[in-house]
Amino acid sequence: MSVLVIVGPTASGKSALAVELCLRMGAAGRPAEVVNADSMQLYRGMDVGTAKITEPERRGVRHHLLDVLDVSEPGSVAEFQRLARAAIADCHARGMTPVVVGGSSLYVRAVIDRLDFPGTDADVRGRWEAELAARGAEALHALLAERDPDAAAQILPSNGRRIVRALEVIELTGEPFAATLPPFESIYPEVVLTGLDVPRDVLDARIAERVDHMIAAGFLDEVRSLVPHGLAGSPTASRALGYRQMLECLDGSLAADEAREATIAGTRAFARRQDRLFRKDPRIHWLAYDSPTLADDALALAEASGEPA
RNA sequence: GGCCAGGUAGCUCAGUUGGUACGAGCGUCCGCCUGAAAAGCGGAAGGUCGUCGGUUCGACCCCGACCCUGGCCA
Repeated sequence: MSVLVIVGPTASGKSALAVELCLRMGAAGRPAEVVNADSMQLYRGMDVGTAKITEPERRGVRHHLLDVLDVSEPGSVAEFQRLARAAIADCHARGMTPVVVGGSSLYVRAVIDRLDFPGTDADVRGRWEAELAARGAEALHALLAERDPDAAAQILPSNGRRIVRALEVIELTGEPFAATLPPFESIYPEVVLTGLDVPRDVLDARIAERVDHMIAAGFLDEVRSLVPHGLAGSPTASRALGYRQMLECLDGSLAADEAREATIAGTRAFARRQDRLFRKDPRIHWLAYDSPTLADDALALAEASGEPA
């Protein structure tokens, strides 16, 4: 029961490669399906701004976990983990090989690695957030240092968000907060990770191009149409790259060209961050995004450590 | 051609009555990340202060010439 994973920065061509790989796997007698591991493509209606693969582009390959959340719903890794593992189990049960595609290291790791997320509680969280607003990050960090010295040592005193979550977990579980990520060890016996390697200057150009295409394709209209569904007030969807800027454009705080610039800049920074994260995972096999034998190589990797026939 | 404003970090700009550039935001590079990861928090590297000459113990800051940019007037 193998799990294939395709990672890489935004605009590297992951979606297209995944479909191509599934098609070739099918031709080789090992049918495969795509499991989305992109936090924003989970949302219904967020299409042009997330560069969500279109129906024709899917070429008949089934895609899981696309359009499963309403824009007003908060998303979370823990919830995604449940959905993704269920999707993988479903694939396996039907004899399909899942091809997980994602640009976020944490989301991918939540699927394949041993990561257990402690629970959450809106009241407890809310209370700590109020504390943060009232007392500041430094003060809460000092408190954290008393309750969990190890966690405090791992979390910067300026990082209010992490401090709040640590305090929440400690209060909820009565146990220390695991402030460091576990090693790269998969829970699935056969996992093959393939990364798309794109030079940064090329990536920068592709990102600018992609953002311009999104805008030309009606990005602003898409955002406008999602506002009645609660996009602006949502904690997660409204923060999506581009959506945040288009929202600001709609309320007049950003001019159209400023929104465009900010989206491009933000996407570039994001791409760099994700790329750096993926580079740390020693399991990833990197393939040049423009290799003429890209799909063949990806297929070869999949078969090399694939399940026995 | 004349007048005015300006030429300081890759970009946009602060700054000093003349005493080693105190810079900032953005970008770049790097680090952290366990229920907002398209989010959040950090660190580092970058500057012969337009050019040439003068005044001065000492000039990025004063003087002169020149070059460049923007604006106004001819």
